Amino acid sequence: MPKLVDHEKKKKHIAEATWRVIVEQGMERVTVRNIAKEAGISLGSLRHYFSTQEELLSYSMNLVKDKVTARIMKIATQQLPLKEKALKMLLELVPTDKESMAEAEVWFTFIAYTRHKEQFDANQDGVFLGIQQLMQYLQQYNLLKTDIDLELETERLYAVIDGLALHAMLNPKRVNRDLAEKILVHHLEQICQV
Amino acid sequence: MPKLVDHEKKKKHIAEATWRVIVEQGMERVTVRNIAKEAGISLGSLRHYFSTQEELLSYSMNLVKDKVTARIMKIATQQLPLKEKALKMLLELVPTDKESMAEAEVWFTFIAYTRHKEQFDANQDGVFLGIQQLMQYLQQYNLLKTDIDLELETERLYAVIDGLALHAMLNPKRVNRDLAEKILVHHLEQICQV
DNA sequence: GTTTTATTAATACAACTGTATTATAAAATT
DNA sequence: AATTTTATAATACAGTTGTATTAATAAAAC
Repeated sequence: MPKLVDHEKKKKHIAEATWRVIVEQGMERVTVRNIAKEAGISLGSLRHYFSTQEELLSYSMNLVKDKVTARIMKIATQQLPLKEKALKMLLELVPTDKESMAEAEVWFTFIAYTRHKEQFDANQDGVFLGIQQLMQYLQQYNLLKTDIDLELETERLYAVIDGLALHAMLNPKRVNRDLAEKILVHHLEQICQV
Repeated sequence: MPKLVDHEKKKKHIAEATWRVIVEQGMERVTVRNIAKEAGISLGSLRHYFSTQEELLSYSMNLVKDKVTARIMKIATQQLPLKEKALKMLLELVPTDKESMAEAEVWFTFIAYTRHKEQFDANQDGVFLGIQQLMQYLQQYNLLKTDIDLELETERLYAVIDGLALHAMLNPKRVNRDLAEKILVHHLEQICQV
């Protein structure tokens, strides 16, 4: 019987090579040949795991989403004061180290790329739904100020998060972890009860 | 002597065709042939105005920047109460009609594209500098609350603006002009004196 | 009307693209 | 050790890319 290779492992290896190409060279250098080279395999070998480019891109993007989701969920299941937990979860969405910055870069690049491809179900609203849920949760536990407009504050927080994420990615020197944390702590203080 | 064509006008016409290709088809369809077709001219004709693709892209991007800057400056020179003026200027940065949404799309696309090309001087910090100046201005005229951290609030406002801009672009139905205005009014109320 | 030059169109070229096909190498079962 | 199944590699192909070259066309000044 055949030489047996861990399929899922190899696919992840190729997806990671795809990320590296995106981060280091940009989306227009994302070619099957470039990715195969970055992954250290031949073109035919890559095609053995992904028969079309669309399939490869879709897989690579979903893997980023899964990684981020896993990190958030890990925090969500921790035993922590709710406000502290909320802060940690939100901070996880602002890229402040090499790994999460690469993820953010891949994420934004894909968003821009898939906007004009209806074959991808962009699924760009995961973060919004998460923040919406978080805000509802905070309100249910009476942690929010009573006079706030929940829908408005959800959108505002969502804007702060994605804006910070974008700026941390584009200008990591100016928008570092310290600043992001200070801003989020301050913002949460403004919408939460004392 | 020769046939005389308004060079700058024609270049703008081509740049606008470039924008349309970006907005409707995405960056990976931005080819000299596609753009020439969209502009209704021949490939050779396009090359007569832009001898390289890089030149064309650089020009098209700068034109977007100029358009947005002009709109903001027009508001800046209006005779208006300062807080009202600030709101109008900030709202101008959140795309809520077809034209400004196209501009935002072009802008974000270019940012993603030029990140990996050092031959473009990305010049992405224009908005940040503008908001920084606006905040300093508000403080000088004693319109800001006295106990705020100026640097922090500048970064937060900048994040809200770019986050809103991104969301308005990606989900114009949910993040429309009404919502953007409500959020900005509310945000300014929180950092301004009563 | 001729001349001069800007502008346009057409074609060519090498490099690169995604995908397809074919052949070789390797490993597990018999 | 022989066989069978899978993994990898090599090569091919049609289409597209940016750029270059060439010839044709347009318009304005004399």
